[in-house]
Amino acid sequence: MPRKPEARQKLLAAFEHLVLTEGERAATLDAVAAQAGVSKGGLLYHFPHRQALVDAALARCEELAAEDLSRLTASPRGAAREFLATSVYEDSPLDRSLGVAFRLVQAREPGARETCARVERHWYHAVLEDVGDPVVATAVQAMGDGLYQQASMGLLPESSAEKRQILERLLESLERLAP
Amino acid sequence: MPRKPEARQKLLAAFEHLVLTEGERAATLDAVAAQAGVSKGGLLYHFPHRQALVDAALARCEELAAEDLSRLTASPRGAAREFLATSVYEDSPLDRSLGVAFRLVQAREPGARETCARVERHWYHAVLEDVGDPVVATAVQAMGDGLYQQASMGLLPESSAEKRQILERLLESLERLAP
DNA sequence: TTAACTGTACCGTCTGGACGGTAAAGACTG
DNA sequence: CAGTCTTTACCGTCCAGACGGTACAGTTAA
Repeated sequence: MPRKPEARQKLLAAFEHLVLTEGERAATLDAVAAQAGVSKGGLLYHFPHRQALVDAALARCEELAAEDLSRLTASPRGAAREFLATSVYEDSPLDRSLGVAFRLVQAREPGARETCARVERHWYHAVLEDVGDPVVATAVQAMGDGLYQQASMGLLPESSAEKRQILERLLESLERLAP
Repeated sequence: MPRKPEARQKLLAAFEHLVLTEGERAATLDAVAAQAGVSKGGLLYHFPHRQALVDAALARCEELAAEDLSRLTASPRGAAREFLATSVYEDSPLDRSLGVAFRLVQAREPGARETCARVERHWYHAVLEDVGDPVVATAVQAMGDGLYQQASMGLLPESSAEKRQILERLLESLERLAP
């Protein structure tokens, strides 16, 4: 029996890690291979070219987002509140994957924009179905995106106490908008 | 009298244009020089290395943001409403410069994060002074950032009618939050 | 045996940057 | 005011290194 291709997942994780912490430019083939503890030849065995890494990262993002969507719609406190509450960057697999996707959009990687657009649309519809009001849904989506924007720029405070305060303020806003 | 360095401004504009439309990776020295209609040597006369281009773009961003801040605080309808209303990407010099700064943050350019953090802080304080409530101020800032996030990912609709609708929804939310 | 690698040696292209040259506008000097 | 010097504002070329990608021979574990 062949060994399990565990290197493939390590490579993808290494790619995500490098994109998130060092920027897309730093995620070169050599860097990804080194980060994963895999030879360059091994990398190119699993991902015959760089685009394959990008595609895999985007596919994983859509996969995780789809899982998250069913979690949102099933939440007892409603999709809107659940969406906001989990929009604060917490380094979950989805957070990481989404952060990677956002950066790939900025790097003008083919397909990245479409992936993010689909994910956004699904979330918007889930929130809208929850609150019923397009005004509130638009506000919730903008706030969620704003949190990601701040997180992806490293503008959010480090301490979870301060992050919690920001989150509570946004949830309080939602409470006033959709009591 | 020395000739006016009009090439310098053309080069900075070319750099911004390339970062915004093609991504930071595409804004190479050759590309910037070609876009500005200047030789590579000419570029390196004004900006001795690539970092100088980045620094100049960030300095311009802080400059424009400072101008905008006084505009916000002087607005008759209040800083919060004025902030939201001008957060929809309209390709103003500030919008462009800020978009460039955001992308430079994602590209992990030194100093970019600090520039954006300063600008955000100033805006937050201006909005807070207007509305008086940290809950509302945090919500307004998140919504503004969300708009920029969406714009920088090309997720906002093309037509100004649809953009206006989004903006009106956010302004309506603000009306409900701070009547 | 075979899939899953490692390791090395390349290749063509692109990139940031170094460098030497040049044209013209002032400034200085006689 | 003519001749020379200096500074400014560029141009064009060259280069070392990095990058994506290829090729292929060897190694390891199920």
